Amino acid sequence: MPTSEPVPRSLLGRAFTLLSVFTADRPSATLSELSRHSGLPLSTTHRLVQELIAHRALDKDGSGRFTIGLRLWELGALSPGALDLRERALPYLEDLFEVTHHNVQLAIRDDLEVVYVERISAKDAVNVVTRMGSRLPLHATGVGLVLLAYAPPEVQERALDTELKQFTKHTITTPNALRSALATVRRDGYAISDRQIETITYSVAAPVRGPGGDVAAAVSVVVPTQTRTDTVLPAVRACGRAISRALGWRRV
Amino acid sequence: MPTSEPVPRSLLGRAFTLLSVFTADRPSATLSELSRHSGLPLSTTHRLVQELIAHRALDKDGSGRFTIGLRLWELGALSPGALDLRERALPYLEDLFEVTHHNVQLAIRDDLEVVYVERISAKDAVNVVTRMGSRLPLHATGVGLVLLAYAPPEVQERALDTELKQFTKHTITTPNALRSALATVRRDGYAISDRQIETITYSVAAPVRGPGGDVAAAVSVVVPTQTRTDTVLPAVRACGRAISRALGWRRV
DNA sequence: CCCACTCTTCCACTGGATGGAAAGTGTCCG
DNA sequence: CGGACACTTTCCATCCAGTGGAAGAGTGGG
Repeated sequence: MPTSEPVPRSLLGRAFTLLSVFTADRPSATLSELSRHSGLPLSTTHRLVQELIAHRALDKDGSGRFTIGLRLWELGALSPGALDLRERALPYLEDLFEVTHHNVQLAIRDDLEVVYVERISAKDAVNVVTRMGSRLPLHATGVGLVLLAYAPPEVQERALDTELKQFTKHTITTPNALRSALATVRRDGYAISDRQIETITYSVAAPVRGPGGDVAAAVSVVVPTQTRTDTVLPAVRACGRAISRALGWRRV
Repeated sequence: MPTSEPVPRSLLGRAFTLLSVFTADRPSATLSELSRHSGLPLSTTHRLVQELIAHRALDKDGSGRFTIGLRLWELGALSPGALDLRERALPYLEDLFEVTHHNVQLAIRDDLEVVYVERISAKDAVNVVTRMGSRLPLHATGVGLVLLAYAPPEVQERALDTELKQFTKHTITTPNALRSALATVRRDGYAISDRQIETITYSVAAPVRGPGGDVAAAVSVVVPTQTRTDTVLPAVRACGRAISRALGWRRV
């Protein structure tokens, strides 16, 4: 979401730059805000916004602010990478939530990031930092470690060559620590992320495999640090296997 | 999704026409199929597709077919009209599912259609005709009747002036029948849709109110015709009220 | 090999998109 | 009330991003 980068010359590039102004922290924006944050001239912004509204990609609320429209959500719901997986996994995620009573998350890998495709949390849940659609770096979360440990070697190399962002003093920040953590995941078949994003939670994660045995996603439970991770680990791993079977995976 | 309509002249119009080729029944498509179904010339289609891929709005799978990409899903996840509501409602929907063990759905109104924003179903659920993001006409579903009964008068008038599509021999197809059904909903405070879409199911629906008391959504349970609707009705209504409270509604 | 189908590339041309400037609207303050 | 300011909308001569027919490349089957 650049104001320091050159504005794209292509119309679609501009439209997507404009849509990128909307984030979880800025779910709505005025025309001037859209212009400022996108770097597009005001009248260009105005014209683009009007057309995006015509296509229901943007909506205008009562106070003159714009929000992402239903049409994008409908189209997004057709994305097999996210929602197909989510729908098949949901019953098992709910089972996991029922037996653990902790926050449950399902995530996939998109390049060097985790994308959360589902989260089930209680009404009075322990600190929640993710939502549907949100992203975090692979190295800093349980699901991310699982997805990275089983990712193609060139993906792993790229991740190890990337600066590892620090969230807490527990976050993995060196390539050697990450390499070691990934080896541990592959040896154990699961990951425990220890206060890497928040100092009050652990994340226990297990792989979800597609029909061909590839790790297509990861499921995790987030627990407060007072909770022993081994009380939820079997359920998380069982959930990962159940979803894998629902996706067509068979143990060889 | 027109091949009989003129192709838009504007680029954004063309892009959205192209994206509209993807449906629940056609989650992936080849370049030629996209060209054929959108009415856009092959080379235009090719160029648009390449750029949409660059923006992650489309993905290409291993067999050369295109699918809707993650980026649209991420953007759509920011749509307050759908997912904000969904996230607040999810715990209550899960409760409803636990106590009824039947399919639970949450829907909003978009003009003269129902848009389903959540569905929770068991692994061995009775016939499922809706999915997240899918649409049905207001007159033919429990949630649609609720949403229409409490919609602004001009919306109701427009619905009554529209041809009422028939799905089964039980579907409401005349304005008088619809007017009467809406009056019943407003009198009772809930709706029962009797085999209107599928001849083997009833849908029991109740309103979900926003902070100002407006009916912002509707929640329903779909049950097989052997099930007595009055066994689930109190739970559906309680769920509607619980979600309403979570949205800030207070009974006056 | 030929055929049918799908996908990719090319480029002279053009019309959809541009954005600075002006006009319009709304709010706040002296 | 008028002025200042911020935000939104409109206008239009200009221009360059987008166009699509045609040719070429690739694939699979007979």
